[in-house]
Amino acid sequence: MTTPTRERFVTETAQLLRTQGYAGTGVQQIVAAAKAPFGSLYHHFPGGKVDLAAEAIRTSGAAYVALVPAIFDPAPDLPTGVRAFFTAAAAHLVETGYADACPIATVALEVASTNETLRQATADVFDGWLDYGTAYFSGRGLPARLARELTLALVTALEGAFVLDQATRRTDALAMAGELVSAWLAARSPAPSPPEESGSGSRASAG
Amino acid sequence: MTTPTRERFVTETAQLLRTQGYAGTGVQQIVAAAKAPFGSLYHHFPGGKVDLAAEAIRTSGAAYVALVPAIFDPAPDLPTGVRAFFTAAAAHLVETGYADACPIATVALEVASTNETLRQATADVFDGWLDYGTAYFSGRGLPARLARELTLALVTALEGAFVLDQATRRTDALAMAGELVSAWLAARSPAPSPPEESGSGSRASAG
DNA sequence: GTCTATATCTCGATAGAC
DNA sequence: GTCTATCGAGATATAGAC
Repeated sequence: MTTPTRERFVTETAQLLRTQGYAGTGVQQIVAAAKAPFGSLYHHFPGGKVDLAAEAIRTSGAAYVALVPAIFDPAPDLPTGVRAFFTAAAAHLVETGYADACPIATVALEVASTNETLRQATADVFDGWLDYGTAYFSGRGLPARLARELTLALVTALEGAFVLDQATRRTDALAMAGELVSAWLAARSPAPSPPEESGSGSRASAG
Repeated sequence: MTTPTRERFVTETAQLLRTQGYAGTGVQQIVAAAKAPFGSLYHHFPGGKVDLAAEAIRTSGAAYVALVPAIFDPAPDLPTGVRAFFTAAAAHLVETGYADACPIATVALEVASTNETLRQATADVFDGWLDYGTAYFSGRGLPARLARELTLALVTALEGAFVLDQATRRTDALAMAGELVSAWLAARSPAPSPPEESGSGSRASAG
């Protein structure tokens, strides 16, 4: 089953933007990576590079939220999930040679003051993450406001740690990020006292 | 008193890199901003764009640490300083139309996997910040290890918040960053109990 | 050291045959 | 819809007069 040309454009562009940024990625490089003829790009994306990049940003950003249930579903409680979140991020970063971090952060900083169309695309992705996380943690029993704040805390700490750890090629900042969110969460929702009744532990509960 | 040509190159390049990134900044644009003749760039920087960018990164990065004493010196205690740190960052971000955030983060993400020379320059800057902060907070009475961790916490939270807030053009993430570091600090060094003796409050002390 | 002119290459985008 | 050839503009870098 061959992947449609248009879809290959989006996927390959997302991958290139992640590590090279927008200005650093050429359309010829995109065409080569997608194994498509040059003119085909402008057939599928009449707006050219900007249109393609905007769709790549939204697509890869939307896919990234799958990490949240992948990490938090199996966690026995929320604090454990938070720890696992940053531990998994660190492991993935090391495994990929510090290349595969946030799919849109590089472009987000680059276009924030230079391209309003793409800036809006990255803002939409971040807002989508906040909405998703709010719904997800609400479904796990957190009050909506706390659910949203927790999501913001996770993303803020993760993005900051990625900046430092990608530059220094260590994982110190991701470890610190875990500490930060854990401490904040503990302050917001007191640590679970040893269960005095109701034996069945709630899975990834409010902690 | 006219600024030397070489110095203008570095300053103007730093400013352009901050918002446009490395690939997005052209040497012709640099030359125009520095009001210098084109060939002059290659006289002062035989290595061309990369050499100039590396020096701009190190210079602007080194200057940025001045913010730490500017914020923490006047603060009556450490938790207040932490709050002021992120409040000031938010105010500055809004004042500059969300353009003037971290001087090197945009380039750092962009070059992390694409240019080893510049990646090293950004890593050196971040490590310089950690060293400076460690010395500064140690001088304020914190144990060296805690001083270094606090600096890492500040930088991690700040960088992450910048990514989100520059994209969304809000200041939610910087507010959350303040919460994160404050909660972490409170957990590490217990909140100061009301002074029972020794009336003179210690300035930006560990408490 | 300063400055101009230019070489060489790659960029994003388009035209138009098939 | 697919694919090739090419456009004009801009990129980085260099040569060499002054």
